[in-house]
Amino acid sequence: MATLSPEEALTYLKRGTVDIVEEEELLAKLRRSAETGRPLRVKAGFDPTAPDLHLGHTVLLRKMRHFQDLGHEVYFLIGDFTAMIGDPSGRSETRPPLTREQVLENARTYADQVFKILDPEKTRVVFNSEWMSKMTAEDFIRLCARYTVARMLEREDFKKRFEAHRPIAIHELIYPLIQAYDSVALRADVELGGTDQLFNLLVGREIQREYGQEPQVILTVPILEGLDGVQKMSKSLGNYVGITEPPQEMFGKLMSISDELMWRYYELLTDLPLEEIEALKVAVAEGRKHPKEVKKQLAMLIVTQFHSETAAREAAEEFERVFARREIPKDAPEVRVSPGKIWLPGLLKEAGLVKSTSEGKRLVSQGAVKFIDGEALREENFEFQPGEYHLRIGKKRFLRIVVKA
RNA sequence: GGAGGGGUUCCCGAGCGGUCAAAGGGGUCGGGCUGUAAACCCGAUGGCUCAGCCUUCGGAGGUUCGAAUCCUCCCCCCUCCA
Repeated sequence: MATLSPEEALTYLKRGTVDIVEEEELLAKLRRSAETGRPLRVKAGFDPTAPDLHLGHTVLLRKMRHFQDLGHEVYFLIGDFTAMIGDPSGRSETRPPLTREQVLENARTYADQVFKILDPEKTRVVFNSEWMSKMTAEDFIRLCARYTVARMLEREDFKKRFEAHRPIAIHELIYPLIQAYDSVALRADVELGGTDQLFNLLVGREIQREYGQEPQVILTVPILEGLDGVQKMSKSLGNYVGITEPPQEMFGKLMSISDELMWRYYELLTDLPLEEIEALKVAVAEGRKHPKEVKKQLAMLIVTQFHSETAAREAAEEFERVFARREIPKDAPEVRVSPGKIWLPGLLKEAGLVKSTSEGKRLVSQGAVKFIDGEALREENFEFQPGEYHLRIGKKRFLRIVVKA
């Protein structure tokens, strides 16, 4: 990336962020870095338990990448020590403690995925147990002495729980302090996080000050909505696109989002300049561009990031072939049968297209099982002549039936 | 330590001893409309060659012709008081 002036860099980094505390401080840090040639130390923390990343995580990762593109250094912090506590902001559920091996295993899985976005050259993976487990009880009490209960109770969820007389365990209360201390240990210039992290990140600033360091600048990024456009993207809700998914899957899922949501994805998941996104928006509003085409472009941009341009193009072509021209997908499952009368529910189950023959029966009766040209098979039994048949169930399930004489 | 409330199908949640494979909602799937959009409308949603049969209501027993519903013991969650 061509070298930007500190002002330009600031604009570049601001895209897609929600809070910046404080913007002037960030500008000052950028200026100083430009003058001294010393990269900024950018920190972001990750939980060691959930190494299955999806596009929601990439909003933050992409922001980290932006810093790297500007020549700065990213500290990818794995909170193996804090995992003992479990971040209380995510509804305090006691977690089973992870073994050393599990943590390392998860870290490896992270690395496999994370470097699809981050530049490995400019990324340092660190574990906070490195310094936390070396801390003495005395050090720890000194740390605790720097903050007050009242300040801690300002955090929204603590406050609510306290007022509702619901329990807050002491160790939960301490969580933000440890996260804050991580910033001290790393001498972080910048810390990134989701908007739900704002409080914890702010504590970092104060604790750094207490330890005689210049406070870190905070950037928060939004929590990405899932494919449904309403709830946050998460694996458990099933409204996600995993970053290791095959191109075809990614493409299909992205094409199913609403037009509304597409703009948000454009902004947060691609590097297409904001002016160009705006231009697209206008073009769609004026009817000069079809929203489907614009969405296709979005899907391709995203698939390219995780696979390749070629893979993206192929995914788009296959999508067009299967859904617009109604042809059978190249990788459709295939079964071979002998000619004669065949009971469809059984066949569908054997082919793995339905979970049970009951489901198969249901689908047949609902007219969901049809030939690729659209003609429905409403009878459970069908007389197959030698040849090849292409079946479709609903929109996404396909079957190639080869009848040999 | 004391008092009380609850565990039901993917999720939430209703459920008089029979008419309960179990209301309703959500989700999901299918059909319609489309751009495989979204929204909306309609339908389906335990399994089994299926007008029938089999397995489900925290677990194990029991009462009964018959239990998700009643009894006993056990396991797990939650609330209040101390």
